[in-house]
Amino acid sequence: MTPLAPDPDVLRGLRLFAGLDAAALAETVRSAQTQRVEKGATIFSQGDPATLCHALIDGRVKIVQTGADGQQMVVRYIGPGEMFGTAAVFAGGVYPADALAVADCVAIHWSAAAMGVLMERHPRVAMNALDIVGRRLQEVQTRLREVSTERVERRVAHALLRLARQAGRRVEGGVEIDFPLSRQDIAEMTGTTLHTVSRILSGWEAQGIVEGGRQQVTIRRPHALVAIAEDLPRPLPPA
Amino acid sequence: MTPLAPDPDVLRGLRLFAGLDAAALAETVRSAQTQRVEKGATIFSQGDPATLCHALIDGRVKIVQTGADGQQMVVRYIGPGEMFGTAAVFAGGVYPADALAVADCVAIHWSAAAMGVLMERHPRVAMNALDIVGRRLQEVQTRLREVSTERVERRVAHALLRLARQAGRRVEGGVEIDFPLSRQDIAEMTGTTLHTVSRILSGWEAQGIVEGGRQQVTIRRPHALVAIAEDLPRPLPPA
DNA sequence: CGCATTTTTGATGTAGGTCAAGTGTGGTGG
DNA sequence: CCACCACACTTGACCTACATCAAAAATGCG
Repeated sequence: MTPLAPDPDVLRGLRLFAGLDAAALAETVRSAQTQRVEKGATIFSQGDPATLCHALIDGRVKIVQTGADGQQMVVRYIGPGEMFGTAAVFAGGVYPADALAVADCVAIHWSAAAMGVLMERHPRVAMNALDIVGRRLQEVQTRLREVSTERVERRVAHALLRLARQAGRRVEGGVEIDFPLSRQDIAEMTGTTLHTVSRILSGWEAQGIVEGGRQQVTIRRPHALVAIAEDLPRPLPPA
Repeated sequence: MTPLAPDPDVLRGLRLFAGLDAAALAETVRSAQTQRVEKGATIFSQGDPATLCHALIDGRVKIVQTGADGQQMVVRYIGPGEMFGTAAVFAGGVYPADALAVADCVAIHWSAAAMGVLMERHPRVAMNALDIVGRRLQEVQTRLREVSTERVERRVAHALLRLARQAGRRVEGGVEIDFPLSRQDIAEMTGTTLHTVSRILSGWEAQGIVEGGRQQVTIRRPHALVAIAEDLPRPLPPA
């Protein structure tokens, strides 16, 4: 976690600062700090006082919530350009989950106080934050409905499609999730076990829908996955 | 849905306007509209363009999300003093769920434009909204983990405790949920079926933990319910 | 090359969903 | 005021999707 001088240009891409003029952007740069985080490191831990708002510049961060009896759930993966830990700063003051770097990362952060000042001086920042958190709320509500009402296979399909959308890299003959993703991770995203995920992926692999590797998934036929996610009628696998 | 002149005092209790001075509060009052909504009426529907931010003054509103194939989930119940529909206005512009009055209600609302102006003029409003939405995000994430990792009985216990906290009325010998709540509703809050909820409540009733009625639940021994929710060791029911 | 970690796969168990009848109960209209 | 009806609730019997238990096999790293 080496602190560095922040790069002004980089803020331009953050939705949090959309609509700000150059002067205001310069102001945000001044109060920011950049850091490198190596793969495997923890950026913040569940229960810690939420003193920093983070944005990811490069890499990938896994947000994981742990229950009283140790069961874990992957809340979401953060990609470049996304904020994390910000809601906690302005709602409760305690991080409700761990943030782990699953690849080498470059991140930027603001102190709670500095971000508060920015928001008071530039309401657009607060409104952008509201937009971001609001969308995340809707996404989590949708996942909640899925976990409550859908079968495991559909949930895994939804999870992979979501990951492909936010972290998919086109490769020949498919879309590859561009960070290390184990069966256990997928299980923790969908409320099931790694065993069930493994069986499902094996089944899909036999149908040529996905291709799996160690901590690695490539979607070969996204359309077929959509059909599963939407529970559309689809051809039976060859007998 | 009769529009009325809003009552200035009533805004003082809303967390959204916490920390505003009298002049700013007067401004919020001017842009607000009050409405009566009778039990059973719909305040907004899933998919509608989100044009209004709502706050509930009196009554109870159920927020329900419907999936593609018709399965419903109760997202939350709104009580007096709470906002609803606000996140949708500033994140996506479409209501992601239905809002139904489950009792006769008095609600107040602002147009998206008016609320936008308020937030730009008074960053505190935007920051308060961020606080509210952030907390709701954390709550939904916690429910997501519960549904993903806990058994039905614990989830039902959690749901009842949550309801008791936000809508519980002390009565002799217990706490009563003060609005009509069917087994089906509880099932849709916890991702199970009304049958299973009925069996669980019957079991608890036999142990004197709760008392059920038609669309009605009273918690007789909240502590016992906490023990179930936390999965603490507890005495077996008499054989 | 050897070891730790991840993944696969089979066998078995069970929580809770589904199906199927009932049994209250409050509201309504005659 | 009563009879009826729709709707909420209960309860039993059965079934299955998925968890759990238990090994092995693959993979990549030091």
